[in-house]
Amino acid sequence: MSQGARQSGRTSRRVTVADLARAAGVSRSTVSLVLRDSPLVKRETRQRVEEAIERLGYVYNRNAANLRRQTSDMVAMVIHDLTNPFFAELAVGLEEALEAAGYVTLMANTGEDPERQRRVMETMREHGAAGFILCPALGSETRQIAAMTQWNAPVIQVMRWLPGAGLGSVAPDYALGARMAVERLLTLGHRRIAFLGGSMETIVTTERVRGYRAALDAAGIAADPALIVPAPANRGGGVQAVRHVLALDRAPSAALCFSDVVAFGALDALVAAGLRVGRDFSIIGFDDIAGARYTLPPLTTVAAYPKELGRRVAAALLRRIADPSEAPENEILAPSLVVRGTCGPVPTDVTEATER
Amino acid sequence: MSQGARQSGRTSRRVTVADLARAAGVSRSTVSLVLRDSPLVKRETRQRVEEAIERLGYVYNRNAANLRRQTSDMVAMVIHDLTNPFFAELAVGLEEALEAAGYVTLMANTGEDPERQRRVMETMREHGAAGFILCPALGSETRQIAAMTQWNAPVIQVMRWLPGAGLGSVAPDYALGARMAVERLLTLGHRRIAFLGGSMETIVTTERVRGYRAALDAAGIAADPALIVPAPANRGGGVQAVRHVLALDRAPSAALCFSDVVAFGALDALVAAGLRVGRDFSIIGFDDIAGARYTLPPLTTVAAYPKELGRRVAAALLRRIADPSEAPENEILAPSLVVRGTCGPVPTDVTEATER
DNA sequence: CACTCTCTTTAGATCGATCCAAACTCCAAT
DNA sequence: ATTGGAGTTTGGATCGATCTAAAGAGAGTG
Repeated sequence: MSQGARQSGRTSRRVTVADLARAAGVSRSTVSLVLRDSPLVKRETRQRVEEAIERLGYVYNRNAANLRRQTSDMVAMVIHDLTNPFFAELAVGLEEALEAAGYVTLMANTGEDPERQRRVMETMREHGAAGFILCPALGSETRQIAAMTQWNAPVIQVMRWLPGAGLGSVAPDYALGARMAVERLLTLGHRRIAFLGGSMETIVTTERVRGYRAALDAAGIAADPALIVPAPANRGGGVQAVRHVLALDRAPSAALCFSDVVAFGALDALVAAGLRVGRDFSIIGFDDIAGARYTLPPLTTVAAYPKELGRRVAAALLRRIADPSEAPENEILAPSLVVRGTCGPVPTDVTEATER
Repeated sequence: MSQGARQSGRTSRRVTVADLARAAGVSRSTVSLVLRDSPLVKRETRQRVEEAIERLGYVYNRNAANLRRQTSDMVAMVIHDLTNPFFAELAVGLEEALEAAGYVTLMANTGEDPERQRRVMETMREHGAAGFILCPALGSETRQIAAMTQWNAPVIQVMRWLPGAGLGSVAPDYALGARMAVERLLTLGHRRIAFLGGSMETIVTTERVRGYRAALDAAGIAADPALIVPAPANRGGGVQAVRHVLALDRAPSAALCFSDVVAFGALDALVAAGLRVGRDFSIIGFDDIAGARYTLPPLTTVAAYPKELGRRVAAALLRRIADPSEAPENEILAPSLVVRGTCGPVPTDVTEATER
């Protein structure tokens, strides 16, 4: 019966609804109604409570509220590389939209490590995330990702997706973008067009190559496998890929690069080889990141609008959270070609014999 | 038509410790002990419980646990611009270190909006964040930020800080970095050296200018106010600032730029003006972001090691969380000068009359 | 046999909010 | 005086875990 050492008040115990109730001379229920802006409470009662909130320095406890209400206002965002400027912009658009909708974002960068990805997603699940946005790490196992359909929260993949995981996704139309780019080069008279960079292991690359092939097919040109040059998706990869194709017997006169960053490297290598970009050799990038307009000459590229993409994923996820019965969708965004200065007509002295 | 996300099982009520207890034939307390790996439980009891966890597909509820234990395993990270590659790397280092320590990261991008910053920090506080890492938006009010010392969670500022907020901070030694850069230029014989870009409203700029001045002072050179040229901290700002100084009566022969991004713009403008960077004009950047090694010529710059910085902030915050009585510290990291190709000796035809 | 001691398990209160059903206060209508 | 109803307020149970103090089970001891 005799209580032990009772914490004497100095230890700054948290102020709770009970304290507010006492201070305002009402019940805990009434305080709770005030906190949630219920129209039920009389104006003067509300004022008394609000005055108490102010005076005692009350801080609302969202976790306690979420526990009781069986809801959650947290969304998980798991991305494989935030230092990639494209994903950084995507993340910003995403977070902005989520914040506007009243959600707070749990963030993790996996650095392409599937094990770390598994671990952080599990943790976020234990935190009760209402939904997940995932840009899967390379090497993610479909089986393990597909298991997430059994989680009681929606998961949407962005940019990359695992075919057959049944999770839903939002991504730019990579194939269309690549096709538009190649068609542009064809219009300028190019016939030997390379595809530089990326890894055939990722869906992003295979889709872009698919569009590249489709454009050539439509023009009645047989794609030359020697002109499809996988390379790391970074600046060094671009350098490497350009050196490779310039050394070929029948070098191309133009190239679509896997990404803007690869294109940057490609420009470096072309300049180093003494070629004038846009005259001797044409280049198109992919993404339209912020730096693309500053190259010399400014980079022609396929814009994928990362920020808008982020907003779209957020919207799609919020829809699924609001109505869990809604089936997962694969949303595809139309890209557009941004023409700047890295493309020009085929140089006459390098013109290839065309097919007809 | 799609059969929709069929609720796995029936009304899929959450599986709780009570369910596990029932299934394993033990009490809730015992289950709880198992969940926390207590050495008190007998091996076979633990196995029965673990089997039940597996069988029922139990998911631990961290919020409920944190509520009862009066603890938190979430850390808030509030950054003004994640699309800045420097901050993206910082964020990645930060999140990595926090994850390794068992924390999950709440992330928000404020886009330099103090009101949004106030709002998200308040929300994260309501979520019970154990600590805050803040890179304050321009225009943050010192009074409002200083109020956070009263929050019961530590707040550490990173990169930028509000003097007098009493919160503690981690940042590179901007003044030292600037001083090292200017000393390098002095060694090469430059006497008229400009400082390009940045805003005098931010501590980051004023600190860098302070270092710039200190180096000139030490060399017995009076800083010429006309050579300190504030400009937006982006590529356009660099272009603008270079145009400005080239038009001066007595143009400088070298410049320290506020950041690498500003330096990129400066290079653009110098090339456009027909000057050979590293011969006719020397440039030093600040940050050493990934793109710095790829300019033509590669950019000499002051490295600030964002990822390491992120790890340091995380460590400092974790210390303060572990021991809240520890006083806020201002941690300063030594930068280093990365010499690449944008600096050379003063061109003889532009040499200024020196002071003695 | 009563006891102590270690090992293991447990009932019930608790964290901070919300939900529910019931109750209270006025005042107008019967 | 009674009833009805709108407008307000409230006590107690509840969300899912953990903590506390205490109890049960065995083994060993004098």
